[in-house]
Amino acid sequence: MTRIMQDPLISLPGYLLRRASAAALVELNQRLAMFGLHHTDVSLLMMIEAHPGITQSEAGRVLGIQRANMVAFINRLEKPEWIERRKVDGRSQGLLLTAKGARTTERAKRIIEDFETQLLARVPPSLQPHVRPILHYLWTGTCPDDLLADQAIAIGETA
Amino acid sequence: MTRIMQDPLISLPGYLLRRASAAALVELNQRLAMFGLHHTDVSLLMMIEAHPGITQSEAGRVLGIQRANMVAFINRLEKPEWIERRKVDGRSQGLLLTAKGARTTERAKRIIEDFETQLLARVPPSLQPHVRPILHYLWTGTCPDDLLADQAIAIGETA
DNA sequence: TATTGTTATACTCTATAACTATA
DNA sequence: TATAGTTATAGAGTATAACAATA
Repeated sequence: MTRIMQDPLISLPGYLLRRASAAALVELNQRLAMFGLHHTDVSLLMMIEAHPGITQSEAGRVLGIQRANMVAFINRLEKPEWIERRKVDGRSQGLLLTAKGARTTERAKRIIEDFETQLLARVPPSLQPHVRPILHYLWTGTCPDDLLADQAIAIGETA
Repeated sequence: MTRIMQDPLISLPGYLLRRASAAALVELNQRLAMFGLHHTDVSLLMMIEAHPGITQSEAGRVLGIQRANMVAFINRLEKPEWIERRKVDGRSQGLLLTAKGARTTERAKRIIEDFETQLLARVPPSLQPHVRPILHYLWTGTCPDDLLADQAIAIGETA
């Protein structure tokens, strides 16, 4: 006989944010595991794909990962030959996807896309346009124009 | 001269969820640090306060923490004498707040309350009623009645 | 047989300090 | 003087497997 306990934290936005994030990460990592990838690997691969030649420090700044902690990530992606380093100047080195890395990235992006679609589908349709804006506001206190619900609707209407 | 890179992941709800959660946790933990507390400690203290006599396993199930990992948390809260264990039967032990623990919990709850208020205030007022429902939907795919925006508005109107 | 508490273990993520080589 | 990459280290959080005692 298992007692069912009410969660006294259920009304706290920060708690909901943490539980939702943790649950999403577990599920995403399960899907990525078959490719030997973690969600952080994919974020780095996608960053390099979008900005070929980006340096470790630059990528770390955008992704919120400290310089010192980038080393392990980079090494993890270099070992299976998904990325390569190319000297930019004496101290910086640009990051590039290899052909193999580009293929892995495309596969990973399909997983991500499926996952994100299903994640958004957990929310009732009437609330879906507000998901991205609300999450960005919670993150930074602001929301870029192209994430605003009005914009999303406008884009949908003109398409 | 620092190049400003665009974040190619910015439109992914799962990524926004993770960044928002991480940012919120950093800030909350900074505020709690002066009491020697982590956010996880507070969630456990609040759980025990709401359910005196709850067992480790029960608390872990509600909070999403595995049995094995509860041991370290419980020990961390028992050392400063914030909680005590009381045998329930041969194998289970109920958790209770000490008087000192109850005072710490009240202080922590005020920190949490301030934090949650300011977190919600990052979102424009028109979107605020949707924050809790959306986060709960993202977490579980459902939303309890008392978190629904209509309810929140109704409660606000009748108050 | 299933559950509780526990130990051991390992991996990810994060944070800080310090070093070197270079700009 | 500031920045890029690196090493070392530590602490949280999380995951699995196994064990003894008890239900």
